[in-house]
Amino acid sequence: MIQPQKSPPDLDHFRSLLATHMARKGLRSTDQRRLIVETFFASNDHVSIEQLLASVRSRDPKVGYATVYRTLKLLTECGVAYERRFGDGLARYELADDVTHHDHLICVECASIVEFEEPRIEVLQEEIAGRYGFELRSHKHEMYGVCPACRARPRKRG
Amino acid sequence: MIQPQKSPPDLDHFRSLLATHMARKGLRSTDQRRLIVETFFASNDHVSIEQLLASVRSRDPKVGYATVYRTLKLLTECGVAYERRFGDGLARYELADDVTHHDHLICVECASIVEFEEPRIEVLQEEIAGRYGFELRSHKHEMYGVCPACRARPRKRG
DNA sequence: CTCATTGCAAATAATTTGCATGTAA
DNA sequence: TTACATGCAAATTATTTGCAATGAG
Repeated sequence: MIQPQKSPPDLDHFRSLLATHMARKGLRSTDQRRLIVETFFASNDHVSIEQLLASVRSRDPKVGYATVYRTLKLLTECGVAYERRFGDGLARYELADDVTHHDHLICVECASIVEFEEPRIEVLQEEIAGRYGFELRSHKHEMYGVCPACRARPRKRG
Repeated sequence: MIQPQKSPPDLDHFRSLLATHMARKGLRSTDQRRLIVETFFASNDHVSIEQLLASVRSRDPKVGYATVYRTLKLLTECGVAYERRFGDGLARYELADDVTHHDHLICVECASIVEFEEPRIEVLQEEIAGRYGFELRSHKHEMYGVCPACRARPRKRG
């Protein structure tokens, strides 16, 4: 399956967003924060706290859950990360990469996730927001269905 | 503000969906279930378990939390209700009214919710699903922004 | 009668918070 | 030095589950 070609995200842009936010709020740059942030940048989309903590601990085993939660909340507040919730009860995070914004197609059978981009939908979104007088900030667009692999498979054996 | 005119949902359709599902699974019709289901039908969109339980208890104070959870799960399984999660950490439910399907525009300042319908987006969704070989089942499309009222208001006093 | 359902309370699971200690600035 | 940050454990919140009692079919 062909994925839309994705240009690498401008991480320095996000680093500076974060730095500005931290400066404004008088927050400090610590080893743990830097490690968590860079690990997040190096992760694939849709990382959960648990996955991120595992990666982080492979470099520094002493980092605690709470610090990861607190750091991801920080990233979310300053617009570097988006928090997403698919059906499975836990938060997942991704880079708030508005430029190459994508949405998700999720298989209801095997939970696999495909990303897609559709500029024509983005245009309609702006139109709708305008219709209701909203100034659009972000969106989540998730489509649920059965992926090709699961459709090919005969049926859940029961 | 003008809302799109909405035709009343075909509740009997949903009642029969539920009845069929229950018959197939050998489930039983109890006072509590009937009360919860009808209360759900009479609720506005985006009811939380807590709101629903409050309404239910105004008619039968003995109904427990767990029963409402279990009944809403039942409604979700048989396609009568959709579970939705906005940013506030708790599940909300709405009628799975595919016919007049709508999506949501949510104010990031005051959390007010506007519903919208956009057939052109529905069409694009099918096109995208087809592109990736998915058989579409449902979708969630949420747009976040600042509503007219909050835009008009000068700014958060701080 | 039989087995699903209920209400309660206890169990989970994800996330948040209090606090003593550590540490950027 | 002075707060902010950390790690731990305890607290919170939403939801689920075990179980004895109840009730539908």
